[in-house]
Amino acid sequence: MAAALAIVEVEGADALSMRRLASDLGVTTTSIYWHVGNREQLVVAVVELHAERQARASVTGRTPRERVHSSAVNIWRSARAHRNVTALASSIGATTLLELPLEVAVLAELEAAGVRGAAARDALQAFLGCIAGFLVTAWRPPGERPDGLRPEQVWGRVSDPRVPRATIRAVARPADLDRLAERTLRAVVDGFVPEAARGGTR
Amino acid sequence: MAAALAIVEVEGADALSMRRLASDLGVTTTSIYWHVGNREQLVVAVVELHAERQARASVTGRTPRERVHSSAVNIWRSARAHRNVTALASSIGATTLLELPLEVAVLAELEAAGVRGAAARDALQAFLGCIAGFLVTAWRPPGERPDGLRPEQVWGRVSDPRVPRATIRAVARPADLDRLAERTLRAVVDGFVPEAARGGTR
DNA sequence: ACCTGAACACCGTTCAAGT
DNA sequence: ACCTGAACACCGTTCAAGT
Repeated sequence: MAAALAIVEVEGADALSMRRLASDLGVTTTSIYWHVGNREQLVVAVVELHAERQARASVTGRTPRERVHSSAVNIWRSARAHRNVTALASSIGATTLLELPLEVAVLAELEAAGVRGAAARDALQAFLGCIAGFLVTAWRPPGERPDGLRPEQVWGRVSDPRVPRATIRAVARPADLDRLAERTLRAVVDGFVPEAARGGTR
Repeated sequence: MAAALAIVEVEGADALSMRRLASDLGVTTTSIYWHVGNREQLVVAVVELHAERQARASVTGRTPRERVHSSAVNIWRSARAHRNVTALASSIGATTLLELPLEVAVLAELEAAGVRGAAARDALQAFLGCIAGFLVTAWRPPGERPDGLRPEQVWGRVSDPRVPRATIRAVARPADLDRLAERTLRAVVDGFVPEAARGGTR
């Protein structure tokens, strides 16, 4: 698992193949199968190993809303810091597994903010959806985009009488994804967590 | 391109291989290369064909905010309705290309709401991030999740003194993603589009 | 201009056989 | 219990050769 995780962290999720891992371990491909079953189970085990290794992040903020936001931003930062592992997890639909302790922390802050049950589930899913989305857009560094798909090329062909050219030009330039992700999470938190009744400190 | 799009729509993004497409066309794999260059360029062309075929969706709502929300929901619904093509586009980072006309419609409504330039760019990116994220979670139907990754299994192992068990149980159950996506978009729109100064009708 | 056949360097997976 | 070798059925891509 450690060898597999190392491959992913250094060379990306696609670099993790059964043959590659076997050769790193000085062993035959078929030996891997005896130990882990198949590639999907290997990935699950790698993601679980990574989750164990993650330090718990601390939550800041005075109001319940601020603390919910802070705990959600922790997930974003952790996922972004280990984007290769996040990409691996998302390729088999295991993002939930990757950030489980941080997700529990969000649920704890939601509880403190008076959001529980299905409402807490919805809020958490909304946070996770936004985070996953920003990673999908942030994953692909500008340089490695395929030909003809760089934003300035795509948007350079667009013109619409309802949209000023200054806006089109702005869309073609890259946004500050970190700031934008945290601001978006702020908006979603505000939409799903009621304002503190008495602005209680904690 | 039509043959390739048909494969994707019926059998999913992974089913589109150069060899499979060639055999569908009764031709050799290498012929494809003469026409499209490589797989990435093939995918770009397929996505562009799909975008051309999409009907323009209409925007509803009385206030500028409502119209922005409506135009963003159009993107969500279109992406979700053609999830196989969306998965294909996102696999090469071409989601922008897929929904370009609908994105321009969002920019037009943002302009009408007084949001332009970099602020419009940020708002559009926030919408697209949320939509992409919900698709990443919605793509994988419950049945095709790998063993040990079904929500009730993952969350069944979780227990935390700060989180009531009713909340854990709720998280293990699937959410109504359609409703949740539209509600999340509502929250993001509210965060990025100022309330109408005089509640003007349009 | 358009298509083919053969080849290269990869994949995940299975299965009988070894120790 | 653990590992190997050979094989099957796939990939994307290149390149010389055909018409």
